[in-house]
Amino acid sequence: MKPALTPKSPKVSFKQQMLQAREEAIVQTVNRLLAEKGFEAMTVDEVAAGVGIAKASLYKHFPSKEDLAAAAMVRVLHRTQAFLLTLPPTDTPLAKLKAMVRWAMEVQLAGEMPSLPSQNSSLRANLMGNQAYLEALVQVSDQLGGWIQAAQKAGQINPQFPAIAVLYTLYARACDPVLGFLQASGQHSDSQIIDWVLGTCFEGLNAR
Amino acid sequence: MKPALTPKSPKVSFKQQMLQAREEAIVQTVNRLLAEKGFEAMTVDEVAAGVGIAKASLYKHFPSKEDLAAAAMVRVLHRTQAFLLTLPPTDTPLAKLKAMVRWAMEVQLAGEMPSLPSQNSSLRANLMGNQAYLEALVQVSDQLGGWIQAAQKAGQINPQFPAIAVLYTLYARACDPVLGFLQASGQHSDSQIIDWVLGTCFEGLNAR
DNA sequence: GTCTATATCCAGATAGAC
DNA sequence: GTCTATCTGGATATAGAC
Repeated sequence: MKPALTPKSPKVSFKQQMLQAREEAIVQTVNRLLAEKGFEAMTVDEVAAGVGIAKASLYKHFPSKEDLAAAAMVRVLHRTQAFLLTLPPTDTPLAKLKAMVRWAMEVQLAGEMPSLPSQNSSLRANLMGNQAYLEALVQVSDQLGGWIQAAQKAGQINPQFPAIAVLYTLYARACDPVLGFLQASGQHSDSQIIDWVLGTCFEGLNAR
Repeated sequence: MKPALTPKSPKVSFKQQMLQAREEAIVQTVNRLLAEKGFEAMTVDEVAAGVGIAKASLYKHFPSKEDLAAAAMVRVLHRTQAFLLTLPPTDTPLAKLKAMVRWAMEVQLAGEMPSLPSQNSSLRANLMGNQAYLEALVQVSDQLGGWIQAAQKAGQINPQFPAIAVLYTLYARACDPVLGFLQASGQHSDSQIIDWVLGTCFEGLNAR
């Protein structure tokens, strides 16, 4: 009981750093498990084991399994935003969109892309009430939506498609199961697979 | 105890018909639930309630939840085979492939297309050991694979893509979540949605 | 905040009468 | 084969000591 002898601010800051690092470790594990097996198949026990802490400790950081998953979804959206900021402003809108999809595919093949929550899951209901998630999603969507419209005006992307359809398509290709199936066949390199799926996405299956 | 007075064969046949009809009703319910919520979120209680029988009765017909789902997957593959047989032999390979994808998208928007089992699910392991499923899958894949190669030779489908990548892409588009998202936005007709997604699949996002 | 141990619930599967 | 009632395992979540 001698708080005066131990300066508070640095110690608190250190504790906070530890806390943040611990939470980052948790969210990273959740992210990997979501990518591997999806929300329903992931168990909180696995998360605890992966992080190396007790399950009860997890619940001190996140109040529910859904919140764990939401944190991972927010993280990947923030990673996406960070990546978008690295794109040279001199790139065309189409080039930026392609770069984003390519990056997302690399993330997926690295086993770090949580799959899209299906429309009727308990996770989705929770996400729709999560402010941090919605905010990040809107920010990324606005950024991409602007590029899509610009690309359509510039005659780079087919203007007959509504922008929202293009946006959904890009999101869906970022989680495309085709990548995993081709990777599982074990006969092709990751970069080869990405080139093909990126090709089918922007060029289509038809011959030129 | 007077079997001689009640001719057996017609009665057995009638019972068998009832049995088959009951099982068809079960599989149909399973199919709808798989389309709505996926394998993990679907419960056997829901299936029983949907069919209107007791859960224990379900297990007299199918030994496990995985087998229920497998029966639904086999059913959709058989429906696919039946549809492929209706395609005019005079159609080009590309036309047949497009017709198949369009049909699958219609099935999905009607809420009757079970989603692809994710790669690490318990369902997938079970399916890989299910002869009826594998046989139907191989038959459909062979049929489509032949058309894909023919279309590539005819210069209709881009020959730089391996046929297996094209096949996976067609399967994935048949279950594409983009359809559901666009339908959920409620602003477009089903046929409009199908035209767009079919367009992105074969023509790509790029402007011509 | 971290742990062990436990509560609680729910879903898959089964027992046993009819 | 169909039912009611039950078993069982496993998963989310919590209690309570430290």
